[in-house]
Amino acid sequence: MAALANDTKTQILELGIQLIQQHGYQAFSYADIARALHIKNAAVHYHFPAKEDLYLAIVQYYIDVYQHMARQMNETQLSPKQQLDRFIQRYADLVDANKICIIGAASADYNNMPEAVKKKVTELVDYVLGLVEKTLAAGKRNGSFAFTETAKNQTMLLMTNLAAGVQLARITGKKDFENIRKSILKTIQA
Amino acid sequence: MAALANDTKTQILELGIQLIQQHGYQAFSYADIARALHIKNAAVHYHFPAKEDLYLAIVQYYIDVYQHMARQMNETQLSPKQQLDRFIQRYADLVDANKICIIGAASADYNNMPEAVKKKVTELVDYVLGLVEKTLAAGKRNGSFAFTETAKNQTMLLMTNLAAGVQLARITGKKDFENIRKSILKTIQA
DNA sequence: GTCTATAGGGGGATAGAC
DNA sequence: GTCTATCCCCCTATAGAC
Repeated sequence: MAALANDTKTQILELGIQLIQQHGYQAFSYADIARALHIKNAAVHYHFPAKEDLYLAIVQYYIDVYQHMARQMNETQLSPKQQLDRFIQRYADLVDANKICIIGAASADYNNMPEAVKKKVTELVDYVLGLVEKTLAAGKRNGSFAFTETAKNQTMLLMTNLAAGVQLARITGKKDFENIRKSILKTIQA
Repeated sequence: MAALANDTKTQILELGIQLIQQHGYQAFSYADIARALHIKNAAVHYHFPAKEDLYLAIVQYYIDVYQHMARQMNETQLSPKQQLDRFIQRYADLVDANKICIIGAASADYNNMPEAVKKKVTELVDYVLGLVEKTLAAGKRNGSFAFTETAKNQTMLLMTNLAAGVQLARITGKKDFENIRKSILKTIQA
């Protein structure tokens, strides 16, 4: 799980995530990873024999991250509003790091993926959408959110605002993401 | 402009667009284009010496397309509602063709672009956002649209719904885009 | 688990004939 | 404007020593 171990395998994984979100899967090579970690090409292949193995591990890593987040949110008894704020903050952080979200990056590359990775990506997307949907539904029940769409549709509206908002901000500037962020909150404000 | 000439250069351009939207800029090669058009690698380089020249031409092509569309909409006196419907239909067509929009594709690859292409992409985005903003503002004035955000913010909400909606649909299926489409229309319905 | 070394392929790009 | 031929580089991936 997220940044617990400091072994080479984990470092490769986390660097791979970063490179995918900043440059895309096709645009980075094992040599880039080797250089950054001061190891050799062959060492990277030892941990992830093929690049697809790395991609698969990255998507799985994200599923783990979100499962961990879901557990943590339950344990700490965050309100739906707090949960959503925390979720949205993750996207603001992407903008600051000049990254796009993993789902957007995966979508751009989706047609080049082997079936196993496609399947794992779908698993990730379903999981994340499910999480947000539950949060929105809970917020509507307790009166902190208001919307007329189904929770599922409202989730897709919100998620697409966030995902493409991050992409837009990369081109037109951070300010646009902040405006989108504020507008999103208004669309579900009770 | 769009699909008027049938010369090789135009064919390369249009095939390049298709490949970028389906597979991404990094994932296709001049060999792919040469094979499809039954010409040789070198002939592609004759028309577009470097791959960046092709990318630049593709983004310019899209600017031309939207300028042409804007002119046509003015001449044919389409209502704001009709203009928006036509615009949204373009995104539905992308989903059917298993493509993502050029802006989303460009964003994913943005950090790998030379400055000249980045600048041209920004030009495209500004132009398209401006177009939609005018349409939304006109629709609000004539009472066919209703929204409380500024026209610019509402434009960003709508555009991000469309752009990431297309990306999401690639992963989770066409039905999700159709649901997003319906929900979008409700958000601006007068 | 990491190294050196290298195989094998594909990519972008150019020279020069036609 | 298209061709053949080719260069050079970088990529993914593997074999085998340490």
